[in-house]
Amino acid sequence: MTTEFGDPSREERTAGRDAGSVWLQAESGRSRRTPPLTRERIVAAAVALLDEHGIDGLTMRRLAQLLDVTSTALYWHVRTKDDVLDLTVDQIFGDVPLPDASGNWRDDVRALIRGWREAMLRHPWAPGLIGRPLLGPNVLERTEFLQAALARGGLSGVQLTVTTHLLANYVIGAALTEATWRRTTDPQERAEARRRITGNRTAYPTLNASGHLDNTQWSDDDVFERGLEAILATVSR
Amino acid sequence: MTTEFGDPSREERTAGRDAGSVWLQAESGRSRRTPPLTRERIVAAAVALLDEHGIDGLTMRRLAQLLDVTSTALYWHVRTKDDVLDLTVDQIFGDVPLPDASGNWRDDVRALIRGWREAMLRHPWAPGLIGRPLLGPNVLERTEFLQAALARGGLSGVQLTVTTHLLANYVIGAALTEATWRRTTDPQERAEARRRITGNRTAYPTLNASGHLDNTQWSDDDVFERGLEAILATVSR
DNA sequence: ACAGGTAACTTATCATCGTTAACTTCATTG
DNA sequence: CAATGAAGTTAACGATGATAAGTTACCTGT
Repeated sequence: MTTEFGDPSREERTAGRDAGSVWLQAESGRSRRTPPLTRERIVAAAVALLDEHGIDGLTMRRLAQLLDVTSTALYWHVRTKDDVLDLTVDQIFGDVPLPDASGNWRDDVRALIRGWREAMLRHPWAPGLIGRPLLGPNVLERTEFLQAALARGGLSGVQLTVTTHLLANYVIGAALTEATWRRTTDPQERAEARRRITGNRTAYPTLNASGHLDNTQWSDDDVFERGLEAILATVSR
Repeated sequence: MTTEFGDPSREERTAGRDAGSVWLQAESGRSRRTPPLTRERIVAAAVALLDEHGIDGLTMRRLAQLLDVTSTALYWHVRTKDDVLDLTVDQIFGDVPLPDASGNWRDDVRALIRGWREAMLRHPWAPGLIGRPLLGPNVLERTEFLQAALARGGLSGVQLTVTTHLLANYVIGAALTEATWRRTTDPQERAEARRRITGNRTAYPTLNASGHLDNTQWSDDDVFERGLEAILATVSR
């Protein structure tokens, strides 16, 4: 029986003798023969695994197997499994197209936020991983773009900060909620979920009247879009 | 070596022969002697464990140990570890005070949303668990309250749905973001995180100018509050 | 009062997981 | 052509979630 709770062996690891998050580890300068294994290939394979089998489907052994390699070989390119997860999240956000920032700033914001949401919904495991620091280059680049667009719209000071957070947190929350629901594929479970509300009309009168969890009335896309417009409408009125 | 990916033994389990989520399992009518173990006690202990050691600190064995019981005994009261997690999340939301719905509807919304956020920040592991269906009675009760307050404010139809989602997703996103940052206690790691932005002033000019990740300018509370007001301002203008 | 049933726990045990340590291989460089 | 070190492998550890089978002790019906 372990006498202590704390994990005492959490200090330094291989592959990047620097402490901290993944992002500052230099990609150990391999250049000799054709290298079958790369950090990029690992991340790509991880995304594929996550897409197909969800968050529980990603294990280091399966990842290695997919890459025709031993699981321990991965640890040469990556410090830990959490690092792999961090990398996959940033990878996903790399797919979010950056508008060219030439036209209407509102259109740019709209496009970015939409792309942001769509990227997460294309990979429904991604929103669940946001409970870890978002500091990858792709994420930062898009956050910069968002705030720059808002600044072009005339925002500054607190207003700029507030609106940035408002928009970012809204997408995150929306994607998280929708992805959760989308991952519930079992029809019996979905039906039961709805019944938790509809079976209790006296306790949840408003939810029943408004058709909560019932997306036959308005699509998720539509609801999200209107929320986005509502936020944009608060700017420089 | 396992020939297949899929986990074939995922069907039915003990403690509630009904499939689906935790919420419909009847709490097996124990009533004999003084029962040391209850679903409530398990959940309470789980919350304590999570509060003290974070998400990784909760294992079935530690939970059992804290309750002076074998880990397998827990499975009599609970189908799976995921069920424990679902229960803890709903437990947390039980702490969110429900206003008495007598006064100004805006004040009610404000109070609820604030309480919602504060509950999550009191238990920073909670936002990370929202990637699972939120259908516990406490959550539903509060969602009903929120939407009812908005309905009192004159909203109906799409607008009602949109605003409900807007508010809910905003709190969730905000709490998730803040909790993530709050859980990063290591000062070196925090400094490094900021340096990822400040060390690249040419790539992130706007983020640097606005002081992103720099909460010395305006408190998180302040920023959140202003965002909330912005949303409320969109209602019935 | 006592026999049996069954709710509530324990003991034993699995397969799997993330991760470390020590070894091997082999292309490149001096 | 020897040596260096990057890139991978084999072996193994401890911890984890979970199942199956055994045990205990209260309650009920007679």
